[in-house]
Amino acid sequence: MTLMTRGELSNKTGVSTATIRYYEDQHILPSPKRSPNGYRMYTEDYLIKLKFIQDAKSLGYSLKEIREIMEMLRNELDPTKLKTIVHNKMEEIEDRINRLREMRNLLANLLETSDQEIQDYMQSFRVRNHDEQ
Amino acid sequence: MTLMTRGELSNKTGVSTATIRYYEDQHILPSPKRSPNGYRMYTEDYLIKLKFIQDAKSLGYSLKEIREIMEMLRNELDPTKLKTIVHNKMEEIEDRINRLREMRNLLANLLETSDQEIQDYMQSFRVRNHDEQ
DNA sequence: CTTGACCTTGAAGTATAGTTCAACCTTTAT
DNA sequence: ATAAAGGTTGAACTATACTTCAAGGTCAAG
Repeated sequence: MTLMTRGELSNKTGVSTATIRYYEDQHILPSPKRSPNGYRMYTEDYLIKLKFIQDAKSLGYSLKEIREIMEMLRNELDPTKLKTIVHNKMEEIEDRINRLREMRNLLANLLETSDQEIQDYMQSFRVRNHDEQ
Repeated sequence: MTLMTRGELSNKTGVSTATIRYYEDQHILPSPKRSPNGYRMYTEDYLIKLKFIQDAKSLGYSLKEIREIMEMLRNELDPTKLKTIVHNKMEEIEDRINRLREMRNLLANLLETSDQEIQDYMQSFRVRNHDEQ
């Protein structure tokens, strides 16, 4: 089992050492074992955990939500319960995908639209205050 | 043209009146015209604008990014330039969709997996600190 | 055996995205 | 005409997610 210091984990994930400590303080990451000198020694699955956190964050999940997901994966020992949780999470993700698809289609339509129609669409985003009352 | 007060706009969008003012202060929403008594009077396209902000936020965009997108839609009068901007935005969205799909597939695999394999997968999220050193 | 690059901690500071407050004005209903 | 509901402002307050600081311990190279 290869072990890493905080700096090594930081280099491999692009997450700052300070943020890694912060995640530990906030119980988003579990506390790793310490070497005799007191240094945190991270196992390789911290790479997976951190990638998961990064992904979920960029997709709009808060640290609180992420902590809850990870806690469930960590604590839920009943595979049936886990499957329900995972199923719900999937539906949530499907939902997000669909909303993104809507946004993409809205933009796609914009690209296929005549310049005049684009002007019209943009009109709804433009301010028209010739003289402020 | 139907006009609304801030409270009416708030009721129709679910965005608090305070937040609507905050968005105006931050130049995310343009300042609406005022009625003679000084009340903000919103046109119906503020509903579109606020829905757009809500969607983009829930998909992980910051207010800064949202302000930039809306500014482009507001200011970019050249349809060719707009098309380039919109095209780039679309690629960004495709990317997000793909990452969400990955997450969904990861979860889908989990559901099709034997209970023993689930236990194994979960193992990488579980802490194993029998005795802390 | 010291220099530099790392590690440790508690605590303070920052940016973002609002929410809440106080003090006051306007409109609608009784 | 007065009360309730909703509008206005500047300013202070809050939560989230980090980042930075100070003061010190550890380790590997020259």
